[in-house]
Amino acid sequence: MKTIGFDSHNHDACISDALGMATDICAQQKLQFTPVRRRVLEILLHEHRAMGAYDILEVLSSEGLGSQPPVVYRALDFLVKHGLAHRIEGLNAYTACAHLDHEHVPAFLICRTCKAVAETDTGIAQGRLGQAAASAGFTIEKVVVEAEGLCPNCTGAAA
Amino acid sequence: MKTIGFDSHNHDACISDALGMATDICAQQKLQFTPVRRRVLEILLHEHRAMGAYDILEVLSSEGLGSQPPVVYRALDFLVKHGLAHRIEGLNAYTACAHLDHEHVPAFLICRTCKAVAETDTGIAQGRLGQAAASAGFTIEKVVVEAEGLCPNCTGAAA
DNA sequence: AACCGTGATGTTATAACATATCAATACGTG
DNA sequence: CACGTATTGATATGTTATAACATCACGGTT
Repeated sequence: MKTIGFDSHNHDACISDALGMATDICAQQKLQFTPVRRRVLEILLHEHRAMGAYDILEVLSSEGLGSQPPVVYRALDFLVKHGLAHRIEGLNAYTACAHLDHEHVPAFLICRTCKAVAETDTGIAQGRLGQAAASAGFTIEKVVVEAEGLCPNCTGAAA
Repeated sequence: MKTIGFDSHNHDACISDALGMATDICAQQKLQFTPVRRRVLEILLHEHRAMGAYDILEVLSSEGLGSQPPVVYRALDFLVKHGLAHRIEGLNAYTACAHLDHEHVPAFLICRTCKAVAETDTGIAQGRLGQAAASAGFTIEKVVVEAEGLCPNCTGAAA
């Protein structure tokens, strides 16, 4: 499992790879990867950061792709529903999925200073939470794991 | 570790125990457990459920304890800051702490039907997330673990 | 081609959640 | 009682999200 996010990398390739993979996924599942949806994912991919819906809307709006909240929320719903993006509950914000190539239970490391988001994986449902749920008779459908703190870049910079 | 929440129990005693413990904690730390703060905790304790700030405010307001959002948000900030209550990120809601007697990293089982919340514990920072953080050079300050699903009562009722 | 169903978009309004600011009041301590 | 600090009161505003309804675009059917 690779934890993507804080390392530097060829970001243009990273974006176009992800966009290509998303295109394939939509084609396979007969989903419509419309201009707005594609553009929203692109905007999210452009930074490994969490963005608020209204931040995204601002960009869309400046490009004539839609100017009202429902436009961006519908696109985000689509992306999240189909696993192309994730919602960061702790920030009420959204980020592109960094692991499009396989099923996963995402876990996030979120820098409180620069809002950079790294996505990793967790076997949480098999761990103590899973045990607790089982013994309580609770059926887990979805798990949110988010860690807030300082990313390597901001740790040095002494926030 | 006991997972409190879905079992039936002597709830009056449960409330007064928690309230008493909260009183002690505030006394020890020289915190002012004012009427609004106490009442908000009481309201949260009354149900092992997540409540929105405005739900709580409605109750307060009907009792003449304050009618504007800052009243309830200040009380909630106080309770959360001192560990007497927790914020449920996935619901933008709040719940009383069920483990006042010891330090813990809370994890929640949240029923999507009835909003009941069970609080348990997790060693998440020592698990895969901790490893991922360490290898990424990330400093974890706070962890959110929330599982959504169906509680035992609602599983049978077939939502 | 005309029709119809379905999914996506456009648009307006509003719901729900949260905070900034500043004035007024209470509280413990010297 | 005077002082500083913590809390409360009050008004306004900021931020995030959805309801509701109209319209458009496309594919299949007659």
